[in-house]
Amino acid sequence: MTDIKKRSDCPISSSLDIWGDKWSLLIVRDLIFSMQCTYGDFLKSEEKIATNILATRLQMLESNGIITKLNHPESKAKVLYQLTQKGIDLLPIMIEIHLWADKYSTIPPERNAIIKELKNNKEAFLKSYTKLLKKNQMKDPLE
Amino acid sequence: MTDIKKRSDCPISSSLDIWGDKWSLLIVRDLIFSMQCTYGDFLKSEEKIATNILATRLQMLESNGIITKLNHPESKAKVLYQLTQKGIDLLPIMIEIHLWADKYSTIPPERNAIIKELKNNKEAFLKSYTKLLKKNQMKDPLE
DNA sequence: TATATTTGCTTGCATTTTGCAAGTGCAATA
DNA sequence: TATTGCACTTGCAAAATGCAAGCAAATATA
Repeated sequence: MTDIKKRSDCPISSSLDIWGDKWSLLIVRDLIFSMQCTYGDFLKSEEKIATNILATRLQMLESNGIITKLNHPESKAKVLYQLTQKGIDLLPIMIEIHLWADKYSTIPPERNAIIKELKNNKEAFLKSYTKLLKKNQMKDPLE
Repeated sequence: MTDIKKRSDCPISSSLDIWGDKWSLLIVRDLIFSMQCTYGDFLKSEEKIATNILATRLQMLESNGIITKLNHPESKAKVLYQLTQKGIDLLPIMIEIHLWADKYSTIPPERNAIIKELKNNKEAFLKSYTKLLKKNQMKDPLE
């Protein structure tokens, strides 16, 4: 269903085949910032992803082991999405994109704090934030 | 012509609006590996980009200051493409993608050397390779 | 208990992007 | 002068994206 057609064995190419579309990394971004998101949370993001695209991207990311679904602790009607280890490991890429964007475009002021921290000690930030993400992973996967 | 519609002010989103399509980073990859490429060189890459897509992507990357065109020293019929500083600064992102891919998929053996070097001392590699890329930049931009 | 609302999707269709094949014009070579 | 090489462009089919509406299960409300 959500199978990938690999264009080549190049690691860059293979990676892009999984998450190199217009939307996947924005979903990952939301999960990195919020740790856990419901379907509705993703729809609320300012880029306004279409609901059908969101559904297919979530499937793709799940079938490629980047995110998992969890039962929402408060309601059976809700679903929680969160990053797997494989998804958490996209953080270094996200950080570098952030730094590149900081160098070449204007960053919204609410990101200044994180950018400053990143520039000061990237490795420390990476380590502590990775730890935080792992800590927030729940054990309760939806079967 | 090749203008970008920004989906939001988020730095991740803005960056993806420029090079977050299926092909742009593969063009950048070719330039990082080969320093300089002709139009035909890009077409020869194993992923087999369509010629019209290549043309529009090259325009997009050029109008966003990531690549420049140069006169080919040997022939007026040929055009050389190379990375600008802004393009060279995508190297850290490329490196992280490489490392992610190494962790989660099988890498072709001809990339083993570079991966090993990367894992040993990422910062050193980044520094020396950036230097190499800058050294290879030619001064002769096509007007 | 009946009804309305929320939530996570799916479906249908228009628009945009991508993919493929062929063609064009200038430069270099024979 | 004719032929080939190179950097594209053009036309059309296929796929991905975008938009609006719909739908079933779960929850909240009357």
